[in-house]
Amino acid sequence: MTKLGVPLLSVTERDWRPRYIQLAEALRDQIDRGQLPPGSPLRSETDLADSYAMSRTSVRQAIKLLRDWGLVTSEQGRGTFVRKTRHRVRRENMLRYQREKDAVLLDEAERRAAGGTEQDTGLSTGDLEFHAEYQTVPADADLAARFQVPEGTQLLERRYWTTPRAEDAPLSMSRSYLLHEIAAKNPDLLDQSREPWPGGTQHQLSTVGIELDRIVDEVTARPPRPREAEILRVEHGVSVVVLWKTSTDLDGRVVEVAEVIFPGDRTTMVYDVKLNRWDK
Amino acid sequence: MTKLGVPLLSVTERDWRPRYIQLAEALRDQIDRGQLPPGSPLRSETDLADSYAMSRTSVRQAIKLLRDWGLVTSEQGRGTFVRKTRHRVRRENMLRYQREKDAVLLDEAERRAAGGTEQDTGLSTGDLEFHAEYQTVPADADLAARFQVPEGTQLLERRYWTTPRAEDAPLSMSRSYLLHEIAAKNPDLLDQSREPWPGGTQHQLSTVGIELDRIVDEVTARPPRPREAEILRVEHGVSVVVLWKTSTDLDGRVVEVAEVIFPGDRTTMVYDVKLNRWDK
DNA sequence: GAGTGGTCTAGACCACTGT
DNA sequence: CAGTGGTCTAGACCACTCC
Repeated sequence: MTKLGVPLLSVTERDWRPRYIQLAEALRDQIDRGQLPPGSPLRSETDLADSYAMSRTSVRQAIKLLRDWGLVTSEQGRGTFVRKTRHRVRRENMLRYQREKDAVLLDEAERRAAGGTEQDTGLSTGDLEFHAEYQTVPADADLAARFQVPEGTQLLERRYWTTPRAEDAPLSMSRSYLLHEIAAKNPDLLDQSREPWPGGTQHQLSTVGIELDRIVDEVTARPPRPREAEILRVEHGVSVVVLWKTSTDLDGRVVEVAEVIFPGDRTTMVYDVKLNRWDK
Repeated sequence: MTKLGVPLLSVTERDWRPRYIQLAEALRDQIDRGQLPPGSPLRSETDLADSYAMSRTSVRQAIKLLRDWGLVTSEQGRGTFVRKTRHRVRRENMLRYQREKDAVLLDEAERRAAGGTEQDTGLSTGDLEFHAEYQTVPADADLAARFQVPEGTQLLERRYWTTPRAEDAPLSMSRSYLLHEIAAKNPDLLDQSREPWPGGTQHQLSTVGIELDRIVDEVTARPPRPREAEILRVEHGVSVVVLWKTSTDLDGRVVEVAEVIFPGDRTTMVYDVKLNRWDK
């Protein structure tokens, strides 16, 4: 027991590992075991430093590790707390894309009602503050390859993001690209003030005579960039899910490419793969 | 210019942000701009500390940030280097699952040849050291819900992982669960020494008369756990992609649940969504 | 005002890499 | 061997939260 009456975790000098790692793992055990339930505070840094006869710097290194592992968050002036597991949003992309396609045939009021408020980016305009920003950009090497067009081809870039007003809102931010040549056929498509567009991109494309045939999703993960951390309000030690979505029309032409960023701790992407029967 | 003949980045005291963040962003700019190409070393910590009149601790804080952003890696005794972007492995799950199903009808030699060496987990046994470990466990709350069985139901847990012998090998680690009651119908399925099983799980299940109807993939991301970082050899500041795969047979019964972990910087999951025509 | 985490310093010793 | 990053200390001042 320490002078504080708290049993010491086994953070010994005989262990060959750095002491800050020993402390981090000891605390992680307590969290895993439920001795430190979600929402509960860790003992303060100075307190831990005293108890374990370590410098505060080393204690902070241990806590930094716990943050990187996504187990705790620190709040200045308050303390460090065990993270509550966030409510996850399930994004069923295969259903969603077909539903959006079907909705194009409905009239505007119906589109607005039945998921019409959904951007192709996965945002709903309920209690979210919606932002859209258009500009024309030349295709870089990556985008040119995805569109199968020469580098430098004019693209309409549309950036979308939302800021949550309510808690636990589903969030994402995205960049969507259209071939400028195609979008220009309908001047409304170049006008960002018409966003949010009921029915999303599939309806927008339908106004210039385009019907989608396939959408290819490519899913990856990486740590958030600073701007993404800010907009998505993800904390330190959380990953983002990156979705590259490539839409192809009936002629096999790539008509939209979008990159959508989701907070990894709040998003699950679902794909339902139906298999062919053997006896067929 | 400093005494080292290197132009100082703008890390000033007038800026309201912490100096270690200013330094990190200045270095990030150099990397983004290509002034520090992939593979090139950063100046040493002591060198940077001298140039910018900061303590080495603060410089290390800046470099820690760059590592968290996935931009650099540090190697003890050598230096800190700009990360090379790793070769990505594209995992086309929809194709893969159907191909595995079709392969079940082939004979063993053919299965072995045509992707038969693939575990359902996505491993190929080429230049990888393959590990499999079986044990019987009771279903926890999460698994029970996924299988739609009571908590505590006996499951066969199979853990798979590989250690790369060659460089840049595709990697993953996984836990796969079968209902023990079902697996026990064929004693070979309880015997871990029979791994790697040519044809993977779909063939294993076929030996007890099971044909799969659907596979649902759930994809998420998070920072790696220490064990995962070790096995997958992911560096600090990389995310892992987590795939939960639920397989259902023709009767709608859940017959396999697997969790597969991939290194986020080397894996892209691809789903090709075919849409129905409007005129149908 | 007391207590918290955030930033920062000026040292120290170590393990590891290259020569 | 000199130079690198990894660990660690014992302080300091600050911004912030809560009472």
